[in-house]
This record gives sequence, C-alpha cells and structure tokens, in this order.
Amino acid sequence: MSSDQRLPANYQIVLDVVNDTAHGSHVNAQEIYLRARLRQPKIGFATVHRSLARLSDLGYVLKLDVPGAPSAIYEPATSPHAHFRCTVCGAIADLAFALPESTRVEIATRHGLNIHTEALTFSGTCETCARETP
Amino acid sequence: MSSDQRLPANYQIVLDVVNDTAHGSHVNAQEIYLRARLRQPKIGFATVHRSLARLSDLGYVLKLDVPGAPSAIYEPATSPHAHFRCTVCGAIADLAFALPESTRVEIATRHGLNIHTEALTFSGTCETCARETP
DNA sequence: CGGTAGAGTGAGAGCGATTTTCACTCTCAC
DNA sequence: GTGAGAGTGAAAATCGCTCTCACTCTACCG
Repeated sequence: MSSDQRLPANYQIVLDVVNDTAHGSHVNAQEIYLRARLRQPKIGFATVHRSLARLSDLGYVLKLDVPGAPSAIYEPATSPHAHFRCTVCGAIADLAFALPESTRVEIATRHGLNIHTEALTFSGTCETCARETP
Repeated sequence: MSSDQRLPANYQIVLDVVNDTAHGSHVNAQEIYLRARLRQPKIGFATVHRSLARLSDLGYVLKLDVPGAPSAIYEPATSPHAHFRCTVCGAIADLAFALPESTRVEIATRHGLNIHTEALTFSGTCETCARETP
C-alpha cells in the first residue's frame, strides 16, 4: 500500500472500482469503464484499459482470461484460487483451490521453466443450470 | 472413430489437419486454414471456424484459450495435460500434468458443480528466454 | 513565478480474431 | 427427380482491445 499515492488519479479510480467490486464478482473492462465514469465522467475507454494493464502488471489487480468468456475479467488481487465458468449461464465463480506450491515447483524444475503465474479454470454447468437443463 | 464417416468432407479435412499436427505443436485457426487450403483450395475461412467449433464440441479436437495468446489454439484430443506459455517468446508447451481425478471430484462436490473440462495454464519464461533475458 | 520535459489523457481510428449473413449448392431419403 | 435441410464461401459485421495524436497536466529547474 506504500506507493498508492504515486498512481495517477485515473489509475487510482480504476483500482478503487475493481476493489469495490463485491467479493467473488467478476467484472470486465467495459463494466469497469462504466463504473469509473460514475466517479469521473470524462475518463476514456483507452485510459481504463491502460490502467488495467498497468495495475495488472503491478500486481494490484488480477486479470483473468477465462476460456469461453468473450472478454477478460478482473478481480482484486487476493490469494490464488481457481475459477469455474458455467457454460450455460456464463457465470463465473471463485473456487477456493490452488495448486500446492510443491507441485508448481516440481513442474517448473522438471521442465526447466520459470513459472510466474498459473491459471486454473473449470467449465461445466452450475447447480442452478444443471437443474433447469437436464 | 465410429462416426467419422458422417462428418462433412470439409470437417474431415480440418480434423485431419489438426491430427496431422506434430505432437506437441500448437496451431491456431489461421494456420489450420492455410493448411486446409493445401488440401482443398476452395475451403473458406468461415468453414474452418465452423468445423473447429463443431469438432471441439464433439470432442475430436481440443480448443485452448491460452491467457496472453492473441488467438485460440487447437490440438488433437489426447489425454488431459497442462500447458505453459512463455511470456517472452510466446511459445506454448505441453506439460505432462493433470489434476488428480479425486481433486476434481472433490471440488465439484463441494461446490455443487458439474465439471466437464479443466484448463490449467502456467506462464513465465522458458529455459531459453530465461538465459537470454536475465 | 515562468518554462519545460515527460507522463498522462480522451477521442477516434485501426486491428485482428472470430461470427454472422446470405444466396447458393450439395446430399439424400423418399 | 425432388424438396428439405445441412453445408458452403465471400464479404460484411462485430467486438474487444490497442494505437495514434494532439492536448493537458504535473513536477521539477532555474
């Protein structure tokens, strides 16, 4: 939290928007743009994208590329966890699961890789959709 | 391999192209289009995409949405494994690793989900790039 | 105080992957 | 042979996202 003051005002607004996201909800850039406009009506689309890219680089927010979803989604940077996407309703949910550190290390070692990030996404039908679409 | 005969000729061509892919290589739709044209010069771009979508639905090929990659990539449907993408050179590699069945079942049960597919992708730098970009 | 270099900005054009549209062509059960 | 339905290719459309460019803002120098 030390260098927050150094963020340009707009970046801070975007960061706030993402962080004000309800826990477990997932917003895309379009949605973030709309919400940021409520706080700073003149902010442009490009700026939101630029901010998200930078914030993601800095590790302040998490960018997710979910297979099947039309656009990237963002969430506050929290502890690593997996995601689930319902192929029927498109909803995305957090799953409290992360690969054990040891597994990642072993894979990296075995293949001579430097692993920085991991993305684990499941797809299928959620409880609700499974009931409605048998 | 039972119902292959029922596939429209073009779909079969696209399937063949993907299956003729060198083991471990990863091709995108553009590349598949070019290769399919060698076998059937009149095939259109739309048809290739349509074929891939259907073949992917049928489980004959695997569609991968790799975070950071500009386009989806395809590979023959084989046993499940993870992928690695080098953020420097963009190369994609197969990793012989899959989540244990039990883990998937447990997550599905705990959250009341029907999990059909899982996608596990790591990002970082490959051995070569790590050497060249210290 | 100006004065200015460099980062940041918004609008709109541009881009690349994929999808849609549409009129045409096949296939095949009858 | 014929008609319905699936398949097809070209071109246009869509859609997220990135780039460009002229302008503005900020921070620091003198």
